[in-house]
Amino acid sequence: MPKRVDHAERRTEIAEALVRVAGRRGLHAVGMRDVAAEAGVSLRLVQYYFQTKEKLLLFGLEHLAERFGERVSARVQAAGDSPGPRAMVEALLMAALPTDDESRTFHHLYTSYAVLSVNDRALAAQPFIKNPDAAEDALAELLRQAQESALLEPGVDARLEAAGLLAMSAGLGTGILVGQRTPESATAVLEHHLNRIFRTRDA
Amino acid sequence: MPKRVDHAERRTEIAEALVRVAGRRGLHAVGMRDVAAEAGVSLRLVQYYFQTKEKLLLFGLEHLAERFGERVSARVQAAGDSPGPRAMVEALLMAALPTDDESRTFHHLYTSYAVLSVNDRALAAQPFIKNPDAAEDALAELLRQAQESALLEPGVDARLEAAGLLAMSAGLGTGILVGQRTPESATAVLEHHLNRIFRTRDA
DNA sequence: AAGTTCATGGTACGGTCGTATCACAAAATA
DNA sequence: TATTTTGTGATACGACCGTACCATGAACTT
Repeated sequence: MPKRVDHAERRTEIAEALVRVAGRRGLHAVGMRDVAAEAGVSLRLVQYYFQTKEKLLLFGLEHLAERFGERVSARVQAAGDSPGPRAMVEALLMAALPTDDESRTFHHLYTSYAVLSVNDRALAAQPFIKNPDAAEDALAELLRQAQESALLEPGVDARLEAAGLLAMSAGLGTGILVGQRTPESATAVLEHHLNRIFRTRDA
Repeated sequence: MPKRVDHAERRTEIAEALVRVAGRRGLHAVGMRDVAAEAGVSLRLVQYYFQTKEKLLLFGLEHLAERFGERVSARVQAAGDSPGPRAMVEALLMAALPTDDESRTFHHLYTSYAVLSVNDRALAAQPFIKNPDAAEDALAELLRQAQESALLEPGVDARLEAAGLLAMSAGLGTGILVGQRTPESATAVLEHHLNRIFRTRDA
């Protein structure tokens, strides 16, 4: 049976099994045995490709963040041919809201990881600084471009605005996740704020 | 030894032990034995006052939310004699940011509970709808009053603005928690947004 | 062809966790 | 004073969980 196998691919499959089962039952309730069963392999195999649970979790987080980053930038680029910068800004912010199953799982797990990272240096190290800062840079750049095209209201600080919008989107996301808020109302809130940043009817 | 004892008080002491130890090591890592040790009682006693771990967690969340609600409204009222409504709005939003130890622990644990509530109906039921909605009502009311005094920029929707600000504050809070953002930068972001809501120089 | 490496299965071990059980003394009740 | 209730201790049980160990056959190397 043992023909040579692509380790990277295997690890990805297992990591995605982790994400699926954690999305269903919560990250805290996931054990190696669950991941193995979900991936359709034996417990031994999970141990073989990841030696320890911590390494599995770490890889799972990296994989999750990477996949979601791709998803977001795909949507932003898809909105590139629309009316203008505002469409891209909206695409970026809305893609991060937990509206469908994939983004919901992402939000759920990313928040789980964030909570764990408070007490776990290994988890804290990597993606919780790098990843959101990248998003913030991208959004700030979009806003700056809009500003140069005189599409924004005066007095807007692109960097501060980017940070605020991202934080708001994250906060609304958790609101949706815990059932406090509907996706529609979250969208309305974001929309209202964008209306106060972007010039509605121009000069 | 057994003189009659105030159950409510005992339960509160144990719940606060839970909050302390969970604040240090993370909610996921807390067991009944840890809570017992932190409270200085035997495991049996924790079982005696809360029959099950789920009930302990539930009570702990309620207690946490209640205590923090009191803290926030105390700060808001303390700001009541300052310049005007904006001071109260700022007090409300800033009190929710994890700047000191207490608010940091609150943010940490509240987010932990929020994540758990996604897969736990008992946890989801109570405070994740009621509590933030109350804050939103209070903030919306403050904004509406400011609006009637013509202190806000035109075109501001008090309700949407309240929801947005609260979400932003929550999002910034997590940013601080995971070390992505400093309290100062979070304050700056909030301040900038309030400057765009409140009229800076008046009529 | 022989030997080594790789992928995989099965299973056991030590620890911890939530919960249940047994025991007992101090207070309240009668 | 006799009895029931209440608060507390110690400890045991069964279930998991992460990890380690042993085995084994296919594939590659020489």
